[in-house]
Amino acid sequence: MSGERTEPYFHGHYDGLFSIFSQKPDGGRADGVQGFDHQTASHVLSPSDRLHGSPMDYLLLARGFDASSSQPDDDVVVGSGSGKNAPAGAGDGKTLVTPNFSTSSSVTELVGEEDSGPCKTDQQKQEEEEEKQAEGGEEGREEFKKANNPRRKKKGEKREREPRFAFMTRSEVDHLEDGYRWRKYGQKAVKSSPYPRSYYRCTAQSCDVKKRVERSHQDPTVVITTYEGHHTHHSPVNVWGGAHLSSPSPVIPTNVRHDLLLQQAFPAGYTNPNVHLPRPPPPDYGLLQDIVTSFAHSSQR
DNA sequence: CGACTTTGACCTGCGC
DNA sequence: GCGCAGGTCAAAGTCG
Repeated sequence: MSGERTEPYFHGHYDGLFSIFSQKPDGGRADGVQGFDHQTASHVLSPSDRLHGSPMDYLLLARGFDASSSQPDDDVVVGSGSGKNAPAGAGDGKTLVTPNFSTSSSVTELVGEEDSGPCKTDQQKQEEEEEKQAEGGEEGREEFKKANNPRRKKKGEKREREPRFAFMTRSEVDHLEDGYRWRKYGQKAVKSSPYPRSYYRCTAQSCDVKKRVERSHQDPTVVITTYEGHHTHHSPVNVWGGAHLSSPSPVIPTNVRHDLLLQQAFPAGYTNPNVHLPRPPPPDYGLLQDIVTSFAHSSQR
């Protein structure tokens, strides 16, 4: 990306994700999120970030990209200026403020740019391994297992990275209800953070979406959620009760009233040709709050 | 009994 | 090469 843009923008369909998070007690240094994806993530937290009145200061999201989109991995940078190269901690006016919400759209797409699927040579290698395995015994099977494990690449191969979205929520619960069912498959202590990081996978068959959940150790009320991959199915649970289920979902639940949240994420009068909002509804904080609370409610099982 | 969580071990990538 | 940290596996445990 050109990297020069300093205002929030979208590229393509608004295949981004918004995070709306509130003030950090210490005044909000963006680099306070330890353990968050150091490789690529960036956050913007403004000292003025503040959210009042809501039981759970949620930030959320938006529509991701259509799973069938021909350009699923368009660069998306929201709010944090120059994306993964943006200096963390830049409370430099990119923060978006609304009357009721202070939103800092630090949604970050964390993309391994060069990964776009296995190359043919890899496939050939895999086939070879398969043949080997067919001939070999137990050992061969073990080898085969390793070689074919999509999560464990052979040496020298770059690990493939799905597009990733990270966002922060202010929540008491770690695992936010987002309409999908997740199975926890791991938990790790994070260096420099007293809070562990949890790893979840979508339980749907043939859906390999993962998410990581961790708390900011600087502000324990902030939960950092990182999604990786695209859902290949509809959300089994309609958290928001809306009629928004449409296409196979991106990472972010499609049933979220992203349009409203999007609205929240931009200051009044903000326009950007790259942003395609369905139809800008008038700010309706009451409605938003309804959404937020219902979301919060459903998160606390 | 199936679905899910917990947790120690293992693997991989990366910096020194 | 080594050590560290992140990420994943898989067996065992828990729960409804």
